[in-house]
Amino acid sequence: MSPPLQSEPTLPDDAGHREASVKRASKGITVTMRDVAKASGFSPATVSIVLNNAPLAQYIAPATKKRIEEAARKLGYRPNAMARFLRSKRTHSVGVMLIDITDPFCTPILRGIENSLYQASYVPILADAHNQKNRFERALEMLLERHVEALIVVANWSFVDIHLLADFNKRNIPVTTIGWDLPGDTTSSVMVDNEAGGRLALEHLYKLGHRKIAFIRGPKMLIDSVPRWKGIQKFANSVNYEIDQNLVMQLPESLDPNSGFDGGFRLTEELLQKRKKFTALMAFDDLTALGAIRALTKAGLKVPEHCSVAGFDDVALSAMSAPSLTTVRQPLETMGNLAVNAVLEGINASQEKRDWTISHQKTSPELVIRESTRAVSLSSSDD
Amino acid sequence: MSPPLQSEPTLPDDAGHREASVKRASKGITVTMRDVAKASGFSPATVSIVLNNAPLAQYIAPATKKRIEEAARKLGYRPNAMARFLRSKRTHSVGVMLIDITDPFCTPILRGIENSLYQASYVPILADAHNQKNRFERALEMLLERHVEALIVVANWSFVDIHLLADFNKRNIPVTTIGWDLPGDTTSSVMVDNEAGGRLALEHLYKLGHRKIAFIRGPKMLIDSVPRWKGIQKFANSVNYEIDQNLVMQLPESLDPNSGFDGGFRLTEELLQKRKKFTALMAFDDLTALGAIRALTKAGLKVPEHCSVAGFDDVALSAMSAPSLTTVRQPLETMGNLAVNAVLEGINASQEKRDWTISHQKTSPELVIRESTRAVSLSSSDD
DNA sequence: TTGTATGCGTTATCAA
DNA sequence: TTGATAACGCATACAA
Repeated sequence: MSPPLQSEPTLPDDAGHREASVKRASKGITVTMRDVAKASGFSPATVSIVLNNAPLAQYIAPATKKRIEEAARKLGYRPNAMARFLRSKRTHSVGVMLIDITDPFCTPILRGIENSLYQASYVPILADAHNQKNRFERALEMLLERHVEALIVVANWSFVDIHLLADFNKRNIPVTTIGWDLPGDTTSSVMVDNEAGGRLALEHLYKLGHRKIAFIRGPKMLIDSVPRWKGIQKFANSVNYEIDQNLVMQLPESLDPNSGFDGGFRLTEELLQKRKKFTALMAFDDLTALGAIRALTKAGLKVPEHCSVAGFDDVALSAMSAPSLTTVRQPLETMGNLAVNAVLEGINASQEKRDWTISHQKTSPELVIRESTRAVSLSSSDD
Repeated sequence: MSPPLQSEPTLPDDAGHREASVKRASKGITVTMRDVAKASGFSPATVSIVLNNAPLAQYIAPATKKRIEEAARKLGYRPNAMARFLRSKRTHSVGVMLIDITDPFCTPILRGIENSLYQASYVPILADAHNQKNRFERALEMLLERHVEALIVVANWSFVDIHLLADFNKRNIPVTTIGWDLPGDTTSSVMVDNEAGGRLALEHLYKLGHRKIAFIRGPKMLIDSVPRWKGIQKFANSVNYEIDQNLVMQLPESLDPNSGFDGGFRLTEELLQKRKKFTALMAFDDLTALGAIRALTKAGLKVPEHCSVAGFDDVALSAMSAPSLTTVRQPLETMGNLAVNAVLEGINASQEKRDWTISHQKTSPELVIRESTRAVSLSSSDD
C-alpha cells in the first residue's frame, strides 16, 4: 500500500489530472478446485460435491466436509462461474434490455429487477438500446452469446416485433416485457392497468367539481396512450360527463422520453392562446404535466388556484416540483419484481423440462394527491 | 419485497392477469463450432482461426474462409462466450457497482458507461449496493466469480475501504471509481472538479450583485461537500466577500440520496424563521435547491424575484422545475465514458503484461443559467 | 495451408 | 464414502 503521494509539482493544488504508475501484482493467483483438493487431501470430485452441497453430500463424512471447507476458505477458493457453466449450462445471469435508460421510468424498475435478481443469486447483464433497432439487435446477440437464462425488456413503446425474439423462444429462454407487450402469447408481460389509471385521474378531477377539463393525450406510438384514454372515456360516460373535444390535444410522436415536457408546454400555450376556458388539465404523464404547469405559470395562471393539473407515473421529481404534482403512481419497483418472478418461473420450469405458463400481469395504479389539484369551488373557474 | 402475484379470478376481460401455457420448443439446438466444421468440411481449428480472424487467418485460402463463414451463417452459429473464456481468460464483461441506484446522479453516468462499454464490445454486469456494506461485499463476490475484467464503482460517498478491493488488486483487475476516490494510488477515479464548481456558482451570484448569500453545505460524509465549500471560500476571499456565518447551514448526514430535498426545505424554513436577510441561496445540490425553493415559495417569497437560488449537479428535473434551476452541471455521461476508458486501458495493459498508470481525472463543471437566479437590483433585496 | 491433440475448471457418471 | 474419468466448447501449439 503506497503512501498517499502528493506528487503535484507545480499545479495549483488539486486541480487537473493526477497520475501514478501501478506495478502489476505477482500474477493473479487463481485458486481452483484442484488446489482445494490437493490442500485437503481429497479428490476434486469430492470437493465439488461438498462445496456445492450436492445430493451426494449426505454421504460424505462430516470430518471430510470440514476439512474441505476449511481448505477452501483458507485458500480463498472461489468457484469459476464460466467453467461451471460449461458443465451445468447455467449462467445465473439474466439480460436486462432497456429501450432507453434516459427515461426516468426505468430507474425504479431497474432497482426492482436488480433486487429480485440479487435475492435469487442471479446477475443482471445490462443493455441500453438507445431507441435504436440495430442496437437492440446487436445487444440481443451479445446476450445470446453469453447465454443469459432469461430476458427482461423494459420499454413504453413497442418497436420490437416478435421474430426478433425468435431465437429466445427457440432456445426456451423466457422473456418478459415491462411496460408493453407483444401480440400473441409468446412472452410474459407486466404493465400497469392504464385504463384504471386514466379512470382514477379523471375521477379525482371530477369529484373536485371540475367540468371543464383539458386533456393532453399521449402519442399514438406509446402503448399506454390508448388504454389511458379509454379509462378516461369510460369514466366520463359513467357519469354522463361530456368531454369537450376542443379541449383535447395530443402529444406529437417522439422517441425522446423527456420530450413530454416540451410537448406539454407547447400544447398548453396553444390552448391558452385559443382562449378556451378550462379549470383543470389532465396530462398524459408527469413530464407533460410539468410542461403544462410551466406554460400556465408563464401565462400568469397559478396552479392549482386557477387550474388543477394531474399527471401520470409519479416519477421522482413529481414530489419535488412546485407545486408538487397530483398523479397516478405506477408501482414501478414492484413491476420489476414481478417481471423477475415471471422469468424465474420460466427458468425453473425449463430446467425441470416442464412446460410453463406465460402471464400478462397488470398492476394497480394508485392515485397520489398532492398540491397541483384542488376543488373547483376555490378556482377562478368561470371567468 | 415481491408481493405474491394474485391471479384475480373473475375479473372482466383485460383487467388483472391473463395466462397461457407454453409448450417448450424442441430443445434449444445449440450449434457449436464442431457443427460448423462438419458442415463446411474443415476442422474445428480452422474454423476457429477463420471465425476469430486470428493471426493465422492470413494463411487460410480465401475460398476456405468463404465456405466456413457461409456455413457458420447458415447454421446460425454463435460463439459460446463461456467456453471461450475458459481458454482465453477473457470474459469481456465489466462489473458496474452502484452504491445506490436511486440517486438521480447515477442514471446519466450509467448511460455513459453502458455506451462506451458497448462500443468496445464489453458488457456491463450491474450491481446495486443499496447503501449497504454487506450487499456491496456480496456483490463484489459475485462479480469476482464471474471474472469481470474490470470494476467501476459509482458513489458520492465512500463507505468502502481499500482492502475490500484487495482481491481486485491482487488479480490485476483494474478498478475505477466515479464520484469519489480511495486514499492511496491503488485505483483510478473520475470526479467533477467540485472546487471549480463551487467557485462557479458563487461567482455567478456575486456578479449578479448578491451580497447577502445563504449557503446550505453538504453533509460531511459526502465527499463533494468539502471541496465545493473550499471553492466557495476561495472565491469569496478573492473578492473580499465575507461569508456571513449566520447564513451558513449544513445538511444532516443521511444515506438517502433524495433526502436533500427535505433537508433543504427544513433548513430554509428555519432560516426564514430567524428572520435573517438574504437575497440569494446557494444549495449543496439540486434537490436541496428544490427543497429550498419550496420553503421560500411556501413563505410567500418568489424565486427569483425575492431570492435567487442556485443548485449543483443539473439532474434531469432541474430544467423542468418551476422556476427552472440555475445550477452547476456535472458532465455525468462523460464521466461514465472516462471511467470506461480508464478501465479499458488497464485491461489492455494487463493483457499485454505491462504496468499501467492509474489516473485521477477531474472533469470541468459548467454553469447553467436558468430562471432561478437574477440580478439583485431587481430583487427586493434590502428590505 | 490445414488438421490433431490438449487443456481451461467444473460436474456427473460410474466404479471402487 | 470417496476417487477416476470423461465431457462441456473453444483456442492454441505443434505436426503434417
